[in-house]
Amino acid sequence: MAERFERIQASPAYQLVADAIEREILSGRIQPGERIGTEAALVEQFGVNRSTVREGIRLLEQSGLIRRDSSRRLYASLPRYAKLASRISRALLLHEVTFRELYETTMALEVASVRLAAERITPPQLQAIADNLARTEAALDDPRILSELDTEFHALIAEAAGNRVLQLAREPTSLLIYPTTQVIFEGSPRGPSRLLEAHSRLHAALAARDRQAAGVWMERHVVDWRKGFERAGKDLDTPVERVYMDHVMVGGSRL
Amino acid sequence: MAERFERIQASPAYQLVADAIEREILSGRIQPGERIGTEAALVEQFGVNRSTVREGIRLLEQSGLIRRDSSRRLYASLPRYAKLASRISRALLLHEVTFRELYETTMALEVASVRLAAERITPPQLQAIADNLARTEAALDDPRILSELDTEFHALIAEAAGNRVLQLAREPTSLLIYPTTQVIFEGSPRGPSRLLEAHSRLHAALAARDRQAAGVWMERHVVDWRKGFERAGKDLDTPVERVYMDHVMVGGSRL
DNA sequence: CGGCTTCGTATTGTCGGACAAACAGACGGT
DNA sequence: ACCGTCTGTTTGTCCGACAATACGAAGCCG
Repeated sequence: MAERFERIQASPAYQLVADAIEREILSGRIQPGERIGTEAALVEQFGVNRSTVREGIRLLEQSGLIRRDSSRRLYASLPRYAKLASRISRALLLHEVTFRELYETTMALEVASVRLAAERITPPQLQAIADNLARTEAALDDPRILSELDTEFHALIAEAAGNRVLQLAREPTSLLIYPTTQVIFEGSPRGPSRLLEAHSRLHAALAARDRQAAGVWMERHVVDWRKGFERAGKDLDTPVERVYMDHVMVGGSRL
Repeated sequence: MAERFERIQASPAYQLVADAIEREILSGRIQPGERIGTEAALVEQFGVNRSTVREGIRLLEQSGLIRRDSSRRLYASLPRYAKLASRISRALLLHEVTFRELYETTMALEVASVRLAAERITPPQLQAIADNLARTEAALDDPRILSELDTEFHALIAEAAGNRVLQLAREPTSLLIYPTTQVIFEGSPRGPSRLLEAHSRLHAALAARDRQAAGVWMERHVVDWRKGFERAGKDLDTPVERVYMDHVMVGGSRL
C-alpha cells in the first residue's frame, strides 16, 4: 500500500507549550536574558492548566534555553557550553564509543585548535598557559593533579584558538579522554616528564606563533597519549569505561 | 571577604527526582530499552506527589535519556545523535557563531573524516556515495536539491569513517554550513559543476583507498565553499543567520 | 485449537483547586 | 541613606478527579 497519509502526531499539550516557547526564543522574539511570563500568564495565553504549563517549562529547562536565577524566576538564556559538552559526553559514554574513536577525533580537533591558536593567541592567554606549565612542573609526582592540569592546558589552547565551534566540538571528547592520563601516569615513571616537555614545546611554538611547529608537537603529544594508553595495558578498541567518568555531572553535582 | 561557606543549593524536588533517575541510567542499573516504572510506582518510591514525579520525568525526556514509544510508556533510551546534533546547532545559532568558525571547524573535521573513510569504507558505503553522485549529476540545475545532496554526501563520508565521535562532532557544523550552498549556487553558474567534480574526485580517492588524495581533495572542496561564499558577497565574519535554519527542528517539526 | 473481538483495568494526560515558602517591591522608621 | 517590616506575587508541592488510550485477559467464532 502506498503511503497515502502522512503520519499524524498528536503531541501532548505540554510538548506544544514547550515548542511554542522554544520557537519564540529561537526566532529571537524573546531575547536571551528576557523574562518568560509567569506561569499564570502562560496559563492564560495557552489556555491550559498550570500543571501542563509547568511540564512544558520543565522540558525547556533541561535544554538550557531557560534558566532560573536565585529567585526561581525564569529567563530565556543561551545554552551553556559546559552543560552541552557534559551532556554530549554522557551520550557518548552511553553509546559505548571506543577510545580509538576518541583518539582519532582528538587528534583532528587538538591539532586544528593549536594551529589556530598559534595565529591568534594573546599575551594574557600565553601567560595563562605559562602559569599552567609552572604548576605542571610543580606537580610532576601527583597524577591526579597532573591530569587536571593537562585538561586545563588543552582547554586554554582551545580558548586561544578563538573559535567557539571548535571549542565546543572538542570539549566532550576532552572530558572523556584526558582523565585517563591519571591512570596512565600512575604506572609510568617517564610519562609526566614527557608530558611536561610536550607542553613546553607547545608553549614555545605558540609564543613564536609557529603554526607548523605547534601542529607537529601537538600531533606527537596526542600520539604519545596513545602509546602511554597502550603501554598501560589498555586496548584502544575497548569502550570508554564509566569508571573514569567522575567528572560527568548530574544536576550540578558529580555523578 | 574570604569565601567562608560554600554555596548552598536547595534543588526543588522534581530536580532531585530527575537526578535520581538519571543516575540509575548512567550507572547502568537501568539498561537502555528497559521500562521506567509507572508514575504511580515512582510516586511511591520517592514519596512525592505525582505532579512532582511528572515534572522530573519531563526534565529527562528532553535530554533523550528517556523516550516514549507509541504507547506513551517511558523507556530508558540512548540519546539520539540526530537530536543531540540539532540541539547543538541551535545553541551555536543562538550564540551567533560566525561562518569563519564553522569553516575552520568543518575543515578540520571533514578532512579527518575522509582520511579515515579512505581506510575503512565498505563496498556498500562506496555504492551509496556513487548513488549520491549520480543524483547530484541529475540535479545540477536545482540548487535546493543540490544542497541536500551535498549534505548527504558528506554525511555518507562521515559514516564511512566508522567513528561515531567524529560523526557527532561534525554533524552540528554540517547542519549549519551546508544549507548555504543553496544560496551560493543560486548566483553561481559554475558552482554546481565544481561541486560535482570535487565529489567525483573524492569518490575516486575513496574507491582507491587513497588517504592522501582524499584529504587533499576535501581540503580543496572546503576552500571552494569559502570562495563561493565570499563570491556570493557574504562576509565570513558575520554570524550565522537564522534565515538558513529551516532544517533546525523543534519538537519533531521544522522551525 | 487458533484467531478475532470485547471488555475491564492500568496508565497517562489534563484539569481544578489548595496552601506553604520564598521572593520582590513598597513602606516606613531611624 | 540604611535598615527592617509588611504585603502581594510567584513558585513548589500536594490532593483529588476524570477522560482517553493501551494492554491484557476472557470470551466468541470459525
